[in-house]
Amino acid sequence: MGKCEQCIIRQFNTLRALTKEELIRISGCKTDRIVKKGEVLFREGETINGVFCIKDGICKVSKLSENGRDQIVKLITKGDLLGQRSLVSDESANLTAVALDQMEVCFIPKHEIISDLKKNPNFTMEVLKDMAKDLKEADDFIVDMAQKSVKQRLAETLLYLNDNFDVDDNGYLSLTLSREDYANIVGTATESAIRILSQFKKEGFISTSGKQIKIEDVRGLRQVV
Amino acid sequence: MGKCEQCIIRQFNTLRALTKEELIRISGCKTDRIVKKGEVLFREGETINGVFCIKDGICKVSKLSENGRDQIVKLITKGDLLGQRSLVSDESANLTAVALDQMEVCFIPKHEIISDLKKNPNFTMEVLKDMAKDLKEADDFIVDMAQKSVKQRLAETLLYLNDNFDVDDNGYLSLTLSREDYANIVGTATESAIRILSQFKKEGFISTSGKQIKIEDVRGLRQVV
DNA sequence: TTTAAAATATGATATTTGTCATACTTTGAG
DNA sequence: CTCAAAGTATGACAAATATCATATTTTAAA
Repeated sequence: MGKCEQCIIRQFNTLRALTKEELIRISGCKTDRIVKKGEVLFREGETINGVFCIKDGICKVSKLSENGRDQIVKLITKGDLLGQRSLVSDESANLTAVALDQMEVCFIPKHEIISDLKKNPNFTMEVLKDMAKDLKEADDFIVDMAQKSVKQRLAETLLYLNDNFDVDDNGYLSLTLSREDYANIVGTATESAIRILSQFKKEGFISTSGKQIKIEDVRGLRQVV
Repeated sequence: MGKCEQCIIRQFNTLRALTKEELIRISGCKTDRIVKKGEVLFREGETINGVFCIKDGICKVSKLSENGRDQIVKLITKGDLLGQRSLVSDESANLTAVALDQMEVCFIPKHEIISDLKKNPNFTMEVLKDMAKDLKEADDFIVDMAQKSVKQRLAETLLYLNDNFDVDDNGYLSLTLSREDYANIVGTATESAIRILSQFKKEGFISTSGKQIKIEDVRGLRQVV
């Protein structure tokens, strides 16, 4: 099992603020795990009691709405820390995390890291900054949801994926989401998402090959109303 | 001007974690101010450089969407601390705060309180918890926006106001929002909000007197689909 | 108090989005 | 390789919501 103090992934998240001694201690109690595509990391209502450091892969974080549909709230990827809220609050998780491809994650128990949160102000500051960033993004997301059309939201989602995730050798988004996932990010019916993607294809904004999507016209997508 | 160490309002927010010495120091540099209805506390894009402690009154916190419409993201009221994000991030405000009635607020400059954030772990923990709570609420709001109908969102808004704000002697919500404000909370056109409120009135869920609204049938509103 | 401006209300209509039905494609288990 | 299941695609229609027009009421300034 790898050692935290030698792991470069921590440079991408708040764990970068931990001292070498703290990292060594954490290294001794963390667990390393492969999560297969479709597997659940944690489910709404469960007690997490720790944070996941994502070494590789991508997962969707969603919440079940009262009408039975899932709403994807964010995508978490390599380098991110998942479950920071559980360090601070004692409530159970209010979101569900499911792997979108094969993941490699480390799990650090809460009781090991909570002392650092209280003793290492650099670490606390990093966590605070991270949450403040999340909060800003959430507010922006609310505004988008409330004020933009489904078509606009879907166009922005495609641009977001294009900017934040790799594309393969042929230019296709390396992250292949199902049409249902797209619908659940945008907050619409699956058929509506499919319909709009078809329309984008006709207009030359994207091309597809099975589930795979390639962004062909960034400017076109930006101008969608 | 009042003294922070004697002010009870701080019991309602994260300032409760400050020591007496810290409070006395802050007392010396804070400013006290009356904000009239409709006045702007701060605007999107401005640098705040401090936090507002709301001693009395209510304000709406909103963000301008690209289509030119305002989306109200939250309501801030007596006891709340406004602008905590500015303590942590150096970016300018991404939200606008406007008073909904006459307010009394204290402003504490960032440079005075930032040292406490670094030295007093109890205070930091409180801020962390507060942000974690905000984050959960924001996620829930996203799901509501994405998955619920306008009618449902408006019904929930009314119930929220009924639960969290006072009612006057006649049972009317003490916070009187314009129909446009309702529309901007729910994320819809003003006419749609008006139409749905009329419908609620016909169905006996609410009654109105000018801008004032009285909740008549909580159960009915809860069952709106 | 008067009166113009703003806010509220409502109808008519257009547009967006959801739902249901059905067909076609892709995928993976056996 | 085959075939059933899952996912994708599309049409037809229904429901929700937005937009524009206009009337009515309320508010606040003169």
